[in-house]
Amino acid sequence: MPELPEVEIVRQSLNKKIKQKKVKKVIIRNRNLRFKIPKNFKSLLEDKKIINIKRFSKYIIFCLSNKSYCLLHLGMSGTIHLIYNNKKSSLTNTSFYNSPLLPMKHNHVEIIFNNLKIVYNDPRRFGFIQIINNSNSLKKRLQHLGPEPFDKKFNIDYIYFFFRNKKKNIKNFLLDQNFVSGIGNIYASEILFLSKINPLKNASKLTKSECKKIIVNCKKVLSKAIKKGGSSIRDFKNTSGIKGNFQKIFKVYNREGFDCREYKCSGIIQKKNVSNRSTFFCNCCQK
DNA sequence: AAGAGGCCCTGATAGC
DNA sequence: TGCTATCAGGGCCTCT
Repeated sequence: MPELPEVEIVRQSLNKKIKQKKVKKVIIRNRNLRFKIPKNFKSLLEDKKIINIKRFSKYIIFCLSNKSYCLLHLGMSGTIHLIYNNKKSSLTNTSFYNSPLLPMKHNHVEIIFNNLKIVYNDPRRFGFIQIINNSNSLKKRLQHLGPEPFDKKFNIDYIYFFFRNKKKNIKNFLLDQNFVSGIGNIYASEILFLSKINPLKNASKLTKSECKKIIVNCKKVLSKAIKKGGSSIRDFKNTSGIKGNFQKIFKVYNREGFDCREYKCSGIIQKKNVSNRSTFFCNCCQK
């Protein structure tokens, strides 16, 4: 599901709702996420205050009052649900399941505060949640990730150096989190469309002006997607259960067989498997 | 060392 | 209706 924009939407609403709140109780219904949730997870999180909620790439980072961190990744199908306690009953009993917005299945982890709780739901269980002891460990944990597209480190010199002597196509590079972090399969196609670059083009063969277009359009696509509340293809929703709107203005993703939306282009959007991920592009204006 | 491929898992959809 | 096959927005691991 979620790429950088979707994760950012989640972060923003969490920041509004649970910042400075103290974790009252943690309930784990299923430990078997991508990484098994350890036995001591509960005690490491309970009674800690959430000082801040940050994000790097597709990771949400809860900064805790004891200088530790709770790292959350939504994988392909993870969602966070904010559930308010309207009744006088405790949030820890089963009445909250009456909330029409909360799925019945796959609610693996609940983090409970005074008058609301967050529920982590993830059918495919590719996501994870883990406690990181200190800032050094957090740095290590995320050190394999390249700069975000918004980072000034993500510039023409960096790209040139990175592509030098490499054989991968540009689409694969945009998905390579070590090169640039936060872009996923949807936005990679959209970025290449705006840049008028064929996804299969060898990255080391890109011209300087093409590289510049990529830098500009990475920022453009991601920030526009954030403004639109993210993209909802199948199951992305924000913490209130509301869908995003960026999917309505996709230029290529999920548009196989449709006309190219570029002004005066007569091309048809193609779908092609590139490294086992579907890739969409215009056969006419993306050379 | 870089890059390709498999795998983790459930659910929606298409085709028979 | 009910089976099977295929495909999904991610990332880690292994093999060459």
